[in-house]
Amino acid sequence: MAQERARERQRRILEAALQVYARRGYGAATMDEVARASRTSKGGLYFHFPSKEDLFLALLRYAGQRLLEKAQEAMAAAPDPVSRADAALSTVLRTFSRHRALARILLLEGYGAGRRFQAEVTALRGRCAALVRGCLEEAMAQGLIGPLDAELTARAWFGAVAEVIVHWLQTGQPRRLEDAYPHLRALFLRSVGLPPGGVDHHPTP
Amino acid sequence: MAQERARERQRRILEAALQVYARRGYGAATMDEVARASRTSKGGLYFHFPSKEDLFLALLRYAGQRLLEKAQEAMAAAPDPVSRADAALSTVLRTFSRHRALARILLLEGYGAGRRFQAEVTALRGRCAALVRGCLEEAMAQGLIGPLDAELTARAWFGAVAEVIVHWLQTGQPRRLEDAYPHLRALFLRSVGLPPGGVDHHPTP
DNA sequence: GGAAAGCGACCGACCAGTCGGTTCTGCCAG
DNA sequence: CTGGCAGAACCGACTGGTCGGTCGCTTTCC
Repeated sequence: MAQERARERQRRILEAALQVYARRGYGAATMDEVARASRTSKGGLYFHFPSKEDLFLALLRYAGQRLLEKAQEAMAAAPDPVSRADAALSTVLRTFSRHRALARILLLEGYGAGRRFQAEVTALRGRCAALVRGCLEEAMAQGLIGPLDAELTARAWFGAVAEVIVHWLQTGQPRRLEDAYPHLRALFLRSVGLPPGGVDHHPTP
Repeated sequence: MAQERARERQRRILEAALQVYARRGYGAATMDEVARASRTSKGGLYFHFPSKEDLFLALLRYAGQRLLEKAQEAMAAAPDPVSRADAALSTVLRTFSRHRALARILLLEGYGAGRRFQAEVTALRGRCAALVRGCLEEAMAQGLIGPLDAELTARAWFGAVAEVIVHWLQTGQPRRLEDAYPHLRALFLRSVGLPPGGVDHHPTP
C-alpha cells in the first residue's frame, strides 16, 4: 500500500544520495543532483526529507545500520569471543571492499560537515567499538586474555581498521582490501597477548 | 623588512583561521569571519591567499608541519628505535592535548571538505606513519622485533591513536588525553611481540 | 614618489528551500 | 463496474539570502 510505496521511495532516494554524496561530498552535492540521481524531483525529495541536513543524517543512519547488521550477523555465527572479533574484522573489510561508497560516507565524508554529523558518526563508531569491546570483555572473563582496558583497546582496533580502509580508498593500496586482513588479525591478536597463529576463520583466497 | 612583515601577517591569518575553522568547520566558516578574527579585512586575506580553498590548504600544511616538527624533535633525542616510537606517541598525545584546535583541523575537519583536502590530509597522515615505519624497520633490522609488515603496522598504530584522540575531542573521554598513553603504549608493544613493561620514557604524573 | 599592503562596499553566481499546481492511488457510493 | 472525490505523492520554476571573490581607493613603508 501507500506505506510500502513511500518506504520504497525513501530507500531509492537514500541509495541515490549514497552514491552522489560519496562521489561529490556533502558540501559540493546539491539537492538537484540527488533528485536527478534518484529519478525524482526536488519537491519529491523535500516531501520525504525536511532538509538537506536531515537527508544526510538519515543516510548516515541507513549506511551505519547496514554495516552493523552485517557485522552482528557474522558474529552471531562464531562460537567463541576471539573468533567473533575475527569475524567482525573480516566482515567489515569485505563489506567496505565491495561498497566503496559506503566506506566513503561512513569513514570520510561523515566528518567534516558540521558538528551534528560528527556526533552521529562518533556514535556509530562507538557502537562498532562496543561490539569488539564485548568480545574482549568476554574473553577476559573466560581467562583467554589478560586484563586490559577493553574500551580503549576496542576503539584502537577500530581506528586501526578505519585508517587502513581510508588509505585504501584514497590510494588504492593494498590492491585488494582483504589482503590487509591477515596482517591486521595477527597484529590484533598479539596486541592482547594471543599467539598470532590460530585458525583462520575467514580465509580470503 | 617587507618580506618579514608579510610572513608575520600570514602567520597571524593562519593562526586565526585555525581557531575559526576549528570552531565552525570549513563549510560553515566564512572569509569575513576569518578576516575579523585575524584583525584584517577580506581584501587583506585575498592579498595573501588566492582563495578560501588555498587558505585552508595552507592551514593544513601549516598545522601538519607544526605537528611533524614536534614529533621529529622528540624522536631525535631518543637512543633506540623503540623509544623513538614511544617518544612520538607521547609527543603526539601531549601536543593535541594542548592545542585542541590543531587536533580538530588535522583529524576531523580536514576530511569532509572536498577531494583536494582529503588528499592533503592523507599525505600528512602518511608522513606521520612513515616516521613510525622507520622505527619499526630499524627495530626489525636490529633484531629487536620479528618480521612484520612495517607499512601497515605503522598505519594501524596511527589510526588507533587518531581514533582515541577524536573520541576525546568529541566526548571528553578520557578526561586527560595523556591518560590513554600507558594503555596505548602497552597495546603497541605487545602488538609487535615486545613485553609491555620496559622503561616509561615519558611519564605523565 | 611609488610600490607594497590593506581596506570594505559591492557584485553576481549559486542553491536550499517554497509553493502553486498536477498526477497518481485507494476507496466508496450509485 | 465506474465515476468521482480526498488526500497523498510528486513536480519544477522561482525566490531570497548568503558568501566567495573583485576592485578602486587609501595607508604605510622604504
